[in-house]
Amino acid sequence: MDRYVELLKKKGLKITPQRLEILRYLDENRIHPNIERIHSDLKKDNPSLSKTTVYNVIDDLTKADLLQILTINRFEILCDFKADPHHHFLCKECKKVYDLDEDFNCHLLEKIRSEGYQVDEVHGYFKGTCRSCLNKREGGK
Amino acid sequence: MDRYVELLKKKGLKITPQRLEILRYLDENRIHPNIERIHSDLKKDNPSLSKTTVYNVIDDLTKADLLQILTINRFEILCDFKADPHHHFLCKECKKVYDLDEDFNCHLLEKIRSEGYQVDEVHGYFKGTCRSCLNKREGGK
DNA sequence: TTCCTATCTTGTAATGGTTACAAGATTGAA
DNA sequence: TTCAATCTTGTAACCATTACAAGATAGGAA
Repeated sequence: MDRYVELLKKKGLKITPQRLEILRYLDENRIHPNIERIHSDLKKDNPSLSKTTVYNVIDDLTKADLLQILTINRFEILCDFKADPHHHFLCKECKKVYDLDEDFNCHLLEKIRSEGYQVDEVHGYFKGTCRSCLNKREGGK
Repeated sequence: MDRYVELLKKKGLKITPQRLEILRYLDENRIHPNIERIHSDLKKDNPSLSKTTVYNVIDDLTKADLLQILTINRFEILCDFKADPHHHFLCKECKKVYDLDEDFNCHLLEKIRSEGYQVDEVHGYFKGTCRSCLNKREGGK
């Protein structure tokens, strides 16, 4: 059975072409697209796709824990396929968001758990300048 | 000289009563208030304070690095006086945002620096349920 | 102190991303 | 195959944030 059909079934969501397309798109394109980008990219193959549907599907899939919405900046909704735990780096020059595949295994997390907080999610957002933009600066000298 | 006057001067910003009030309010009330809350609280002593001014001042002070805007959720602008590096815990039940005063000193940060990223900001957002809400659940049994 | 310009504050109006809603289409269980 | 629940779509409404212009203020210069 299709991987995405299976994911939706496991969560008790109805299988619709729109949900499958969006899920597949986000799995295959780990570029943290915003709503506009998802809509315009998928409209190419499905011209009747409505932006409201993109909002609805993103909402459903996020509630089902198949996606997460990044809040690394406050200007747009960035969508991220929910794979293994990972963190993010935002380059303030090119605005690209990079995945940091390694988890951080830090003392602070243990500490707050030991203090009695129940921690369900950990989001690490690192911001600065990426290698590619730093190189361009060097080159531009 | 007043501590807040000094902070503004150091950043080359003009000293205005509105800026001083907002800065003082955020320093003395580390509750991560949103714009509405700041406006309504400060309006009590200064009824002519405009919401536009709150937006403008928050913007100026953030650019001057005296404040930071939290992006722990995407529903509102939460303002935070910029003190020592610290991270945040959002309780998904009571919606309160707690400061985690300890910094995390993690391997991942060293790793991405060693890979050539220039890291200027590190934001750790932990989400779950706080002790107080967990206690209420127990009590409610 | 006084003057003057740059900047700040304020209220109103415009913007635009997101959500609400209703009608028609689709899904999937019976 | 049927049918109710639910999903998709387009339009309209919403409302937080931003743009703008007029009047007020801050603070350096004379």
